[in-house]
Parts: sequence; structure tokens; C-alpha cells
Amino acid sequence: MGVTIHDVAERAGVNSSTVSRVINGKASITPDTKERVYAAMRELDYHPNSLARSLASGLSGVIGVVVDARDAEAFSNVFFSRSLFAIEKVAQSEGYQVIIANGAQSRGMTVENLMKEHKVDGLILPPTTVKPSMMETIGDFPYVVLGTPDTLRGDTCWVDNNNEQGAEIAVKHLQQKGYTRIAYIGGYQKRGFTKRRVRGYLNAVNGPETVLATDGTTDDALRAALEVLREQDRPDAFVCNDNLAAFGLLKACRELNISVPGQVGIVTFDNYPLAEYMDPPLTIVDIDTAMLGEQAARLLFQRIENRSGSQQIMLSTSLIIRASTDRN
Amino acid sequence: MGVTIHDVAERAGVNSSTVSRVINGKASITPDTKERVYAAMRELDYHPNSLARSLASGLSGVIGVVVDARDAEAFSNVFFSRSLFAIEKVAQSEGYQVIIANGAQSRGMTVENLMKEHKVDGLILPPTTVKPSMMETIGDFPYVVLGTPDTLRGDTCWVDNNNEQGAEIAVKHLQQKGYTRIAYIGGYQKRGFTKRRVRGYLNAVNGPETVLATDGTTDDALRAALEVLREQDRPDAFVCNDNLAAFGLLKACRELNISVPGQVGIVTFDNYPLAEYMDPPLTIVDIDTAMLGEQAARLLFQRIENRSGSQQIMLSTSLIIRASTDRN
DNA sequence: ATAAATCATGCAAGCGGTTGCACGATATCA
DNA sequence: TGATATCGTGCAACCGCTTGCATGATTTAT
Repeated sequence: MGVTIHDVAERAGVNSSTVSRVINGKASITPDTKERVYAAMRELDYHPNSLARSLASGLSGVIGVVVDARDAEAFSNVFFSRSLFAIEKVAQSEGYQVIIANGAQSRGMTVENLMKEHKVDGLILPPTTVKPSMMETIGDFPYVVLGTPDTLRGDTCWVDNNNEQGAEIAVKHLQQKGYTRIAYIGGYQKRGFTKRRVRGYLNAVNGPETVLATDGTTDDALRAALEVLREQDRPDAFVCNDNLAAFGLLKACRELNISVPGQVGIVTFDNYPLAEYMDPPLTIVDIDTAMLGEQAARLLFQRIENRSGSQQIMLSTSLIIRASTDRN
Repeated sequence: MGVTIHDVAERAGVNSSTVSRVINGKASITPDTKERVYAAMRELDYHPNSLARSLASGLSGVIGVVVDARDAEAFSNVFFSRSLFAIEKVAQSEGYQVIIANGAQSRGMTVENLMKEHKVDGLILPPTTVKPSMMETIGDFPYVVLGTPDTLRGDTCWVDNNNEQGAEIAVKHLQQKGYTRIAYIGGYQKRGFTKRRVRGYLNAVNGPETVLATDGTTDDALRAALEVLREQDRPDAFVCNDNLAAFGLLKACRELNISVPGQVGIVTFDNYPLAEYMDPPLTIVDIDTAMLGEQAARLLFQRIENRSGSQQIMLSTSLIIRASTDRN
């Protein structure tokens, strides 16, 4: 069937262990021998069996990226796919493979099996998996959380963008543009990044505080926006939790014939490719999801190599200013 | 370190082969023995080492999904991530893992290594990989192409939606709505699905034939649209190759103060979540990417199990009618 | 009741690599 | 020049599980 290391060894007139050493470059080998081995490998079209190699070495050469069903289905998978590709890129450069696992149905089991069945050497996890019970089964297995876990622990390794700071610069930009009644719209606000964005908003705002929770859909954002925009003292600017909220808001403005940015200014989160082509083009808090993925992967490999101390990386965000806040 | 099958065997007072048989359910075992083995497994928190299992059984329990760098970076990764999750779902139900591989830099090598190093038991490939040279190295290894390969061969297995038919129903719908000068906009038109969509357009159209090629970006679609819309006998309807084209077109209409659907009707491809929230909401040719992924995965597993004859699956598309074609 | 078939389980040889130890051949040093 | 360190390679055990063959026990057939 397949060509094995022994076939190569025989052809090169050496022992299989020598071939192994040539492949892995872990010992000194005579140039001559090395050449013969390479020649034999080439002639036989030899490809080492990664399964055997993994078994012997104890390393699978694979890292796992766990995803939440919620994220998977949600629109935010633009976020996900960008990070994923960045992760894959780093992994590839390290000679690793990436497997994805939908933690949906049985989150605990997924992670546990991946680890304990030696399928992966490390994991990138969504913040929602970080719970005491989970942490216990993970133990000192190398992992990095992509996002900020709600329940913080000093020894948890994570990478996230600074949502709080992002909301703050959004608000400050609006204030600077002369908007005074700034509202926040979108998202389940008790959890995760939304909570932090709202906190940033509250820190920075000094006019009236208006926080409009939605169920995360565009439709619900539309409903909420219509409601608040019909009020007497309606907001003259919004920070949107994500594109879905921004879209609902934009639609509400159209329906009510409210001009953007004239009567209402808008800043939204997420670097959504089409934000630039909206009408008007949207000012955004730029989230570099690819960078997030890259950093997470790098951190993970660092931990795989030497299970060194934990680390948290917080990427600060910046504003991309477009027409939706361009008044004066 | 880890608990092995021997530990379990010892604790249950049986031979490790018996434990193996209990786990794999491949032989008759006394209920009593079985119970003892299960108990031992539970007590020791035993997880079989999947690496060892794979090595012994010759099956990795993993399938690979190869992606094009182009696709990866492009906006169309919404397409990709939906398919991917559908694939993952099917794989999970079959007890398989999914690895993703970016074929970008060295497409040939990626696929070849995945196969020959026994990393995967089957592959899902993008149509661009299907070239004679590639096919030769793949041999009878189980694979399914997600999309229609440009160079067709009878024994190639693929799953795709019917792009030609999709374009036809788009054109017919526009005709029915009374549009007569229908144009096609977007995409590199010599290759892949765009070629087929254009063909469908040409089949169905009976007024003047206008096909506007773009480099695939929104900006270039905007440019092309502006140009053609300024002409004397400008089109009164467009079939768009994708959302990026649709966006550029929409922007051009706004700039020129052309009303949609009054003066220009628009149908676009891709089921892009926000198409519904555009201004106006866009009529689309619905591409069920999740279904595409699901079918591809099912077909692949079928081929992995019995390397049976090849099969092509063509999913027909349907129209979701919204305001962008709603005149009369 | 005896021969034949079936069943439950053990034994041991793989699967295809990696790696610690050993050993002869060179190279280095005093 | 002899003693010692270093180098290049082979031997064989091992990674943890699967599976064909063998064997004794139990059931079925005659």
C-alpha cells in the first residue's frame, strides 16, 4: 500500500531510525547518507504517515477552534471566518493543522474529547466556554480564549479587542461633532462584549443616557429605533452594537425621513466590508478580527511550546470616519 | 500519564482486546464482561487515544475542507462559513472531525499532503483545484467538489447550485415585471459560476444583451454601472453577479437619482442576510449554501464508505421576491 | 451421549513512526 | 601515540489500539 519509512531505509541502505533522523533533522548525519536518504524518499514518493508520527511523538500537530452554535448561525460569522483564516495561516506556518468544532450540542464533551482523545495539542475557545467546570477539565492544557471571558481568572489566557475603549472613542467622536443626545442601541446587554461596550458608552457619555436593548436582530433594532426616534427629545446620535443594529437604525431613519448625518449621527462596531457602501457610508469602530485571530494563534503556540505563564492581550481599536458622522 | 486501554483491561480483569471489542461493539461479549469494562472505563475516566486508534485502523476520522485564498479573503466567505458549518454538522453526526486547509500558497502540496500523510479520509475541494494534474495525484481518493469544476469529467463528484437556471429565472422574472432592457453586471466572466450565470442570462434574455464585466469589487461595479446608466438607451433592469455588484449598482442609482424599482429593476445572486434590509430590499436568487455544504458532506461520506460510482448533484435555485423588482 | 458448531476471550503481531542506549569509527588532546 | 571525547548509525523497545488466529467453554445437532 503506502511507502513506509522502512522502504526508504532499505532503498537508501540505512536503518529506519536514520531516515527518521534525516527527516526530523535532530541529529548529525553524514551529508552523503543524507543525500541517499533524500534520493530514496524522492524516488519512492515517500510521505511520512502523520498518524504514526503523532502516536510516537505524542503530538497531534493539530489545534482546535471551538465555535458557539450561536455565533455559527448568527450573522457575525464574518467575524468568525476572518479570525479563522488568520488562525489557519499562523498554524500553517507552524506546521499545524486546524480543526473546527462546533461546541453546540454538548459543549463540554466536545472540548473534553478533543483534549483527552489526543486529537489536538491546543484549543482556541469562545468566551462562553469559560466556566469553572470547564476550566477544571481543561486543567493546564494549552488554550486561548478569543474574546474576554465573563468570569475572569488571572490564569486565563485571552485575546480581545478593547470594547470599552472602542465605545468611548465612538462617543467622544460624536461629541466632538457636536452631537449631544447620544444613545446606544443593540444586543443582549448583560453579557460579553456588549456589556463592555455599554460600559464604555456610559463612561464617556455626559448627556442623557439611553441604552436600547434588542434581541440582536435587525428587525428588533428597527422597532427600537422607531420607538425612540418618535419621542420628543429623541437622540441625535447612536452608537450601534453591530451592523445588524446599524441596519435597523438606518432603516428607521429612512422611514421617518430623518437625515443622516444631518439630524442623526451614527457610529457602529465591526468592520463589516459593506459598511463603506451604505447610504451614507458608516463611521465604524474598526475591529481587526484577522489580527485577533493571529494573536490568539501565536499565543497558543507559545503556550504549547512552553506551558509558560498566562497572558492577556487587549488590542485597542480605532475609528474609521465616514459620512454617517460627517456634519458641520 | 494518560489512562490506556491496558489500564482499563487490568481493572476489569480482562484482556485489552476485549476492551477494544467492547468499545467498538464488533464482537459478542458477555453482558457481565461488558458491564465490568464499562465500569472500569468510567472509574478511570478513560478516553481512547484517537491517534493510536487511527494508526491501527488506518482511518484518521477526519475530512479536510480546502479553501481558495481568493475565496478566503473575499467577501464571499459568508458563503464559505455557512457551507463549512453545514459540513461540520454532518461530519459530527458521522463521528468525524473537520480540518480546514487554505490551499493558497501551494495548492497542490496541500491536497497531496493531506492525502498522503493520512491526515484525512476524504476531501471537499473548491472547483479551482480540479485540474488534470491534480486529478492524477488524487486518484481514487474520496473527494467531492463544492461547485462545478470548469473542466468537467464524468467521474468527478460535485455538488453545486444551478447557476444557469438561477440566472434564467431572474431574467424571466424581470421580463414578467415588464422590464425589457436587461443587463448583467459583475464578476470575472470567463470562469466558474459567473460564466454559467452569464450563460443563463444570455439564454433567457430576448432584448438587447449587455454584459458588464468587473474586477469583482463594489467599486468597479459602481464605475461600470455609472457608465452604462449614463448612456442613451440605458438598461432598465440588472441581474447582479453578487452582492458586491448589487451594492455598486445601488450606489450608482442613488448618485444618478434613478429610482429602484421604478426606473431600474434589480435581482442579485447570493442569499446575503442583509439583502432584505437594503433600500430597497433586494429580490434575490436564493442560494442555499448550507444545503450545498450538507449535500457535499453526505456525498463524501458515501464515497468514503464504499468508493462507489461518482455522482453530481445540482440544486435548483429559487427566487425570493422583494421590493427591488416590485413595480406596477 | 458424542461430534460439530458457536461463543467469549486471550495472545501476539502488527500499524509506522520516534528515541534512548550502545558501539565502532574518527577526531581531539596532552 | 595512547587516552578520551565526539560523531554517525544501528538496535530494539515503545506509543496505544486493532485484529486474525487459537483455545477452552458452551450450545446445538444427530
